[in-house]
Amino acid sequence: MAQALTFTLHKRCAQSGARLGAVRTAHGVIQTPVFMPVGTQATVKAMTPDELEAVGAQIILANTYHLHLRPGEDLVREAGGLHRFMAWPHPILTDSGGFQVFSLSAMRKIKEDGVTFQSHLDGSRRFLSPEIAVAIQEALGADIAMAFDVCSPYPCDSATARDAMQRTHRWAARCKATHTRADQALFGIVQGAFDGALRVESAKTLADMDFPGYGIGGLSVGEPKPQMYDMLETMMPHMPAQKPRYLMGVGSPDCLVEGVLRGVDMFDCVLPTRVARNGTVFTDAGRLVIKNAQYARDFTPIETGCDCYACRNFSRAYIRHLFKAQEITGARLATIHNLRYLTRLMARIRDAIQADRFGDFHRVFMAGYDTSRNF
RNA sequence: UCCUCAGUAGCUCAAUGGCAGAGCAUUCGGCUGUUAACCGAAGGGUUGUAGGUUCGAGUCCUACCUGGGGAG
Repeated sequence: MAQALTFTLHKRCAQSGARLGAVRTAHGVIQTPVFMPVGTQATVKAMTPDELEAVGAQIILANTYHLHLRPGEDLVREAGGLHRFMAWPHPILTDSGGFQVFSLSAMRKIKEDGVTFQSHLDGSRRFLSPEIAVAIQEALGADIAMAFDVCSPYPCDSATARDAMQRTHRWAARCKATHTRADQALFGIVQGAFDGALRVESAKTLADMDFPGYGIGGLSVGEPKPQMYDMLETMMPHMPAQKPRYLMGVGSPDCLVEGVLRGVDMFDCVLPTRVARNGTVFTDAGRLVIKNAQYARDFTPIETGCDCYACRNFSRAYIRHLFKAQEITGARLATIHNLRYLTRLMARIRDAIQADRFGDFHRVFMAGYDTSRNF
């Protein structure tokens, strides 16, 4: 049988060095750079699979920790696996639960063997280890599984950062040793907090372990953006060129453009769907808080020229009305727009790389995108 | 016409005679491997009107105004 995952690096942009490639998985090919919408609980909130296809999503995420607690991986396996259970026949990536160790830190205890959690649902004690996280992900059956890592906080002292990184490396080896599913790829995750030397060490260590792809973890955890970009620049030369690089948890338009410039191939983030449900939408000019009063009588679409279902049919005034009236369709239309905006942004990025003009694209986009405020 | 109950923020309502508040609504901000259709902040008052008692009145007294209910 062929490898679970192969990455083809089509080319690097002559102007910027940005990468254009393709990831082949058991459920289809993903054109990179790519943005992956997040569907933590086996659903991208407010979206049906046909709507995800319509916005151009190529691959979506689900979460090991959340699906383990509810409904449980045995049920998902009994349903025929995650793809069939959620009726998404395209590629899926499962996050390992490593980030939940970090984000649910108030109710966990980390030891070398694994992590004891208190379930956020019912308070019951749960244990996750590299072996268990891999077993759950094999039961779920996503195309790409992630190693169970230790995400360090920001800010973070050097001893804590080093401990988290080294434990992540040991756990990566355990994940790899226990992973058996032939139609599923297992990615390692680079850590090292905001210490360049640790980042380089982590990239090299994991490269030697020969994973089919690599997550870049521990970034976008509250640090200033320039610090994240600096870390990416520091570690990228030490990441294997022929493997996909996945910057975990990053999804604002400006960060995607900056990430691609620094050699990232894959991104995921809850941001577009979360802010959409809370009344904010993306445009090339920056973020727009659609629920604000200034759009009450604005009968133009969210973004003129956008081909999404929301922009083709509805006005800012109407969508604002839906938010004010707490109608669920408002959240749905905003989500459709934000996901379409990002998939289209990535398609524009791929076109620019193909044409060796991504440097120009980056410069023009960043000049037009207001990162300082909503408007 | 009489009896009775009630008038406090845009709305629904709190507040022993002692700093006039809450929820909702409004406005704004935040959200980055989802504990999130969430969280936070701000603006908003001649307490129906006019008098009186009191050191002090949303609160007690009098009259009037408005509304609900009842009697005739």
